[in-house]
Amino acid sequence: MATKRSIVEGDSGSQDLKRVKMGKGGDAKDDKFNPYLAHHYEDDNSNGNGNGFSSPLDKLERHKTTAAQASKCEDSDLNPWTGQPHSQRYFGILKTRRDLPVQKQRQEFLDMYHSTQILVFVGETGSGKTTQIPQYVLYDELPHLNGKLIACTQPRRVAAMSVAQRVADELDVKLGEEVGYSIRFENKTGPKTMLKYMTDGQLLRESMHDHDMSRYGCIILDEAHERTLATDILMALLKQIAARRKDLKIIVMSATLDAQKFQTYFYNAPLLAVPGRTYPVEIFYTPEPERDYVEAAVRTVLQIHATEPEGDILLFLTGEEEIEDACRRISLEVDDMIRESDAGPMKVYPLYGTLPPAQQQRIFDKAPEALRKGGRPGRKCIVSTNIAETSLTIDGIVYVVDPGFSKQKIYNPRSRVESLLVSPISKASAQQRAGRAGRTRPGKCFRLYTEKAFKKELIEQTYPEILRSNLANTVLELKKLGVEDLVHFDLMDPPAPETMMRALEELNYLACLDDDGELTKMGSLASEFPLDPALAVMLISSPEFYCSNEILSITSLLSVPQIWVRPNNARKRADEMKMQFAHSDGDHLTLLNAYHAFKGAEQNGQDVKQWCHEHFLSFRHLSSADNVRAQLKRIMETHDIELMSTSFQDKDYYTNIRRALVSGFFMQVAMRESSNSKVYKTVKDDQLVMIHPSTVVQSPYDWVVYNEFVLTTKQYVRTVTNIRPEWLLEIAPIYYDVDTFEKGEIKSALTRITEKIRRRQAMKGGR
DNA sequence: GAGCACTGC
Repeated sequence: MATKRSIVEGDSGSQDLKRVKMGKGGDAKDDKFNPYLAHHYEDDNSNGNGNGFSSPLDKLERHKTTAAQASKCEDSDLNPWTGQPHSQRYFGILKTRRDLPVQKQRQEFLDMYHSTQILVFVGETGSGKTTQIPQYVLYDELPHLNGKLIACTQPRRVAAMSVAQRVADELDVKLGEEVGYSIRFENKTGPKTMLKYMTDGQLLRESMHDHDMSRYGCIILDEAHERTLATDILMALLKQIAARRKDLKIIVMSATLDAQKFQTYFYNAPLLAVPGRTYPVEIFYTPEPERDYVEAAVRTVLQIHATEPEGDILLFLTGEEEIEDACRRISLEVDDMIRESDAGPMKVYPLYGTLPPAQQQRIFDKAPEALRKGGRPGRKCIVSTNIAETSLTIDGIVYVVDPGFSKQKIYNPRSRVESLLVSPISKASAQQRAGRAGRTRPGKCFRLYTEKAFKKELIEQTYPEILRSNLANTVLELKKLGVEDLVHFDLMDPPAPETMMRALEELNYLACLDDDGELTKMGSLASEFPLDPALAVMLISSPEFYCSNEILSITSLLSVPQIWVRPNNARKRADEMKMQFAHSDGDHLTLLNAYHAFKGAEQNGQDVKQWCHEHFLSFRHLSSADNVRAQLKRIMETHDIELMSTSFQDKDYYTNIRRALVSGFFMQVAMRESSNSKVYKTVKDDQLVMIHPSTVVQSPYDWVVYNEFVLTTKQYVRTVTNIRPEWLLEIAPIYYDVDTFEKGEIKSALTRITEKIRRRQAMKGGR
């Protein structure tokens, strides 16, 4: 009986059929073989297992499988999912899979999975959880029976892509068929896909149009301990959805540390822990606090090189400049050591996010050989930002040097400023860093702070992103996701009420939320764009200013890292090149000029890479702006937002663009304190700022709109464009209601302009 | 006259 039922159901997959089978509410438990529909089943071959072959899967019953049954399926000559013979390679991989720590607990996992809707799974690095758990689920969910996918989310794109490839290999299927991935700009899934790796942000986007996540039978949130904004929102959403959809299973996977917190949050969900596979790491602390951590770090690296046995070194610092400086100092000192005391050679590599990929790749080069036969062995030393803490794994690291700092995003809701600040890391980070020394053999970690500081001063966990961000975007997303009551939305760490209020206020000014906090048409449209609300509103409003094509380009350019390249040894030439694109009224217009030149070079059939190099522009970032532009353009077309330009000959070509900038960024405006002063004051927030020296604006007006606020040695506004204050009153009259301003220069200036406009209108009327 | 932690849609 079981066999017969499964074979036929295995042929399911057509939309028609699904509708009939699901019945009311789409509950999979209603799924029964219906003999009257048998003719449907036979014809349909679109689903993965619809090949009509006899598969060992046919003996399995959903949510009642055992580890032994699954193993038997995996051991069979034919691939149970495709009916094709297993490759030789498959059996090789299978053997290594069976050695993973998680394999021993497969039955325990299944027992727990069967007993609960939500499960917390704790697996340390090297446990195999990311690749194996989704496959265990696959053999129990049997997605070919109900047509529902298994999703596994990752915080990063590369992880989603590479793990999907690995699992496709493990299952002996082609990537994009039974196993696929979905990330921004790339959806590698197909009609046969049963297991889908994706970024957490991608699942969140999808759920905006499918509030019940009805395509999925099981959702696995991996790396939940990283607490990305998207993961935090997904967790809260899934808690709600779980109550509505009893057929949906949820697995939250995390590294050890915060497991209990997850368990409590999910109504004391059962917890399964699997040990990892790492080597012990010996921890050393400094006896006294270090005054200059860069200096101490360089010294420690050199000491390791002089006294410790073979093995590579990983040093954590906070940013590009610090890293490049440390690399230089270490290299110089090592040269001395080689000359003076016959030390081994050492290659020093910097590593940070904005480094071009080719240079990032160099960290995987082999350590240098000894200088002569029998000489002291060589090693490599990688000086990295936090990127090596989570995103990149380098094998062969035996020594970690951890000064205990990283740059972290901080948000101050009062001044509405997001900034980067060098701050002490958390205990969890320190542990993660130390762990990097024990991936291939026992290692050592040198912490450049005292043991007392570690125990008493470091916080347990880095604050989750949701507590460190401007939430305007998040609040808009939540509204779109159908979350009515934000105050009672059950987030694991609710943000400060003030941050929420600020976000609501900002969205209200942008006309995305009405005065009752309800999503407006503008808000609904804005949430369709993967952009910050101000950018989305600017883009949506741009047809009113007859320049949506140009604003689309500017928006894309503002959504990627800086396109200007400025190498240390060619700053002057780079600046001169930039001036070729300069538009005296603003950096936004300069960006546009550079982009147009880039597209022009492309159209002329020039070698664009070379062209970018000659013009000190980043080919990588311009290309990615192009990608973003294509995506945004598609969304605009879907929603009938007209694409148009003012004629370039028209004297208003640039004025229209500048006015359109105001439609989104009227809250990011600064007024010059007094004529000829270099100091500006931001509107309503009253922050004193200077225009960032990278600007091309030569004769700044009294009023500028700015793209970002940067806090370094001074407070700067970066990427600025000259505007006329009359535009503010005209385009954003509610925000620029003079009565709402505190007494001061800005209020007086706005009052004068209001009166001027009134007089002018009166004269017109009087004529 | 300065700098860019890292992700993600």
